[in-house]
Order: sequence, then C-alpha cells, then structure tokens
Amino acid sequence: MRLSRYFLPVLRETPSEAQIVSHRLMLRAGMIKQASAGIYSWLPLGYRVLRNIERIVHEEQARAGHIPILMPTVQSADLWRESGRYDVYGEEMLRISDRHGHDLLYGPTNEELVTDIFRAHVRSYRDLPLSLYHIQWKFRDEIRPRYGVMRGREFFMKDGYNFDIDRDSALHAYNRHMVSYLRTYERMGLRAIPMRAASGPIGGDDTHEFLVLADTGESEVFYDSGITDLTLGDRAVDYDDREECAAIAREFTGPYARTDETHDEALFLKVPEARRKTSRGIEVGQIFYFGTKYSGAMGATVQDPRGRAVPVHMGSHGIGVSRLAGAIIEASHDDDGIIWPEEVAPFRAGIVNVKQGDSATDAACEALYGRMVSAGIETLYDDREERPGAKFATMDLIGLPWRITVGPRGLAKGKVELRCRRTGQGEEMEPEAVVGRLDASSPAASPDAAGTPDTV
RNA sequence: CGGGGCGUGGCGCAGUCUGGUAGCGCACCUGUUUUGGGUACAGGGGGUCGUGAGUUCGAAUCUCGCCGCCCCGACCA
Repeated sequence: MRLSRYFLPVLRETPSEAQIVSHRLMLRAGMIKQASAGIYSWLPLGYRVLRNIERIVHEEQARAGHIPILMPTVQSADLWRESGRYDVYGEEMLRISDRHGHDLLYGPTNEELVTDIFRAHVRSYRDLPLSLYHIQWKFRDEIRPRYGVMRGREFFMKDGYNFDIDRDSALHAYNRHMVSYLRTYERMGLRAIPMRAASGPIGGDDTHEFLVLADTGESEVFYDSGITDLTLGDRAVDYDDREECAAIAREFTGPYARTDETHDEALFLKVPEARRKTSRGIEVGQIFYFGTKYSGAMGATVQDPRGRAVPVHMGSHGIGVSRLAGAIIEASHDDDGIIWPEEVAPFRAGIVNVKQGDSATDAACEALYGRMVSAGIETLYDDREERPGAKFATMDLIGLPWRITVGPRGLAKGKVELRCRRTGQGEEMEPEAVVGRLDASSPAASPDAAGTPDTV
C-alpha cells in the first residue's frame, strides 16, 4: 500500500478524552474513531489489526475442531424469556422493539440462540460432541464505558458453545478450549494467564478467565511467578486426546493464579515468597462449564444409547476480539508508539523514502516495494512529500515490525537499512536481500503455525 | 445511578469571572526553501462558540432548560 493513496489519519496531538495508553495510541495512529460513548468506527489501520486478530482466533478454533457459524446481533426476547434471563439480565441489555411492538434485544451473548439451533437439529447422542462458535458484534449497555475499545458498549467477540453427552466429555471440551486459547494468545504475542474466576451472569460451576498482565488492567491479580515462564510454544497437541489436553490444563492452572474476586490469601501464602506476585490484569477471555443450565431450561436434549432423553452438558467460551486490539497495545508499546507483534501487525513492513522526489531514491523505493509485494509481504510504502523526521515518527507510532529506510546516503553504498521496531536494531543490506531476510524471520516459518483452515 | 469536570475550525487550547461582533499552536491549501528523527519563511482557506429559550442596544461570555462527552465509584469480554 502506498501511503499517499491510503487513509491513515494520524494525530500529532492526543485527543483529550483518551486516558490510557492504548486508547491514546489507537486514536493517534488513526486506528479508530469514536462514534458515541463506547462505540467506535474502525479506520483502515485498526480494521486490519482487528481482522488479523479475528483470523488467528478462527485458525486456532479450526485447529481444535470447533465449527464456525454466524448468529444475528438482534434477537427475540421470547427466547430469553424461555431461559429466564430476560428479566435477570438487567439494564445492561439493550432492549428494542420493532414496528409490531415485538420485544427484541441486541445480543449481549448467545447461549439462547445457539441452544435454539441445537435443539432444532440435534436429536441423538451420536451427533455429539458438537462445538459451535461465531465471531460477532455484541452490545452490553455498560453504565460507564471507558478505555477506548477495551471497554466499549459495542464490542467484537468470539463466543463458542460446546454440547456434550456427559460431564466428562464436557470437561474435555473445557480443557480443549483452554489449550486452544493459550495458543491463540501466544500467537498474538501475549502471555495470557488462566485464572480461576467467579462465574457472573453467564452462570457455571467451572470457569477460568485469561488475563494479560498490564499496569492498566482492571483486575487485581495474584499469582505464582512460575506461571509466567510456561509456554505452549509449537508443541503438537492432539485435541482429541483427553489426557493430553487435561495434562496441559493442569500444567497451566497448577501454579496459583487468581483475580481479586476469587483470591484466597491462605493458599497464596503457600507460594514461596520470592515467586509471590501481585499485579494488574486485563481480561481477554473466559471459559465456562455450566452443565445443563440452559439445556434443561430450554429443552435441549438428545436420546442416549438407551433411548432416554437427556439434557446435554454445555460450556461456553469467549475471547474479546476488539478488546484484544487494545490489550496488545497495553502490553506492547514504548514512548514512540505501538510495537505490533508480527502476526497482528497491520502491515509487516514499512518503507521510508527519505528523499521523496529524488529520482534515484524514488526508483530504489519503487523497485523494493515491487519485490515486497511480489513476495507477499504486506508493506506500507511512505511515499508522502514529508520530511524524514515526520516519516520516522509516523512509522514508530503505527508500530510496524520492520522499517526499511531508503535514502541517498545508503544508496551511495548500494545499501538500505532494515530496522526492527521492537529491538531498535538496524542492519544495512543490499535492497535485494531484504525480502529474504524477512522471510527468514517470519513467524509463519515456524512449524505449522499458520495453516489456513478451510472453514473460514 | 451518586460525585466531579468539559463542550470555541480536523486536533490541542486561550478568551467566559469583569457582555462590545472570535484568537493561538498544530494540521490543511499555494509559493519559495529544506531533506537520514516532526525544516524555515511568506501568503491563504476554514468556526451559526453543543443546543433551545430568556435578559440586554448588544451574548462565546449572564440566567434557565435540554443534549453530548470525559474522570472517580458500584458493575462488566
């Protein structure tokens, strides 16, 4: 993409309403524009990031065997009356009515809808297990939205629902989701820690939240520092292997890690003092097992092998996709701007033409840009008539992982500079070598990391 | 919803107390200049001062109502 033809409304000054760093940077980098309180438009750069996060979630869901669908944002109140939640949910639910006076609502979550789909089509235990999910906009009418997309009223969320014949199978689904979530966050460059959680209005007996450590987090968290050393890495996981998934779940939930809601001081004190940490965290996902709560209330049953109708065991799982855009920035930035992890970056690399209008420099940039595009490397070429300083500042602000600086000084030696945003390390090389160097450092080059699922 | 604050050009702000016909920086347009970390100079365009009513010869400024937004708290992916 040539920047001169793009739409990247960066701001030199921070709008006064933005208080936390991710909100400030998203506004300054031209990623979002507030439409009204807690509701945002996603501008081109932000939209690219949002789509990347969504893509990673889809890919990891597919890998774990979960099936994408798409349910509507507007739902009938009748379904919620059936589950008993229409009255329980409270003011947070946006209630609307159509021209016939029928009560509708803008979905804050989708247990009712997905259960309705399930009971319409699934009759036999032999159709289980089934795990459906979608990524769709939600609306929760927060009393006080804040922190930009981290706590909007409208937000983009992956929510999934599993249906199993019994508790053991449902707990396997729970563990499977935990593993797939761990991998999802790792691919986004995040260390998200599963913490035992309180259940809230969704209900459920077993539930873990995933929290990213950041000073601006809304929850106070207590944890054994041993847990931050754990990584899933690229180990091959068989998602159908109950014991393997359970073992990974045990590994990642073994060390003490809880939010203030479930914190147990006595247990915490058993952690060796040197490893006892207190911090703040941003919740970026949650998984639940809630048994037959909805299936019982809404008649979602299957026939078991002996022909008896039994309510299915369910769980649900959510990842805040739009919130993650903010959370990643909270976890990865410096004074100059955002530092995108490779897989979520809006572009992988940026080219800075230091002397726009100089025929030799322009030609070198064009040639390099052409090679990058041909190689499939998403590149933003800053071909504006701007001073070098302004271009560097823009690149730092929008945080692309790699910057290639092209100017007369380097070209005199036949070189350009490739610089890593995260480390600040620069490296001079011939323009022809850039593509090869970026290919070698690609996260997609690691084993089976980025298979594209055929389902999405 | 309780408490606090703010709405003046795209962004950041001054002007409001003490009414007199709107200003600064950045951004934008034109020209010259400059070109390896937000260049310099000159010229220029753009604002019914959130909104409605009232007071007044005269309202961004005073009074009342309404709307929007932000911050702290309880609540939430």
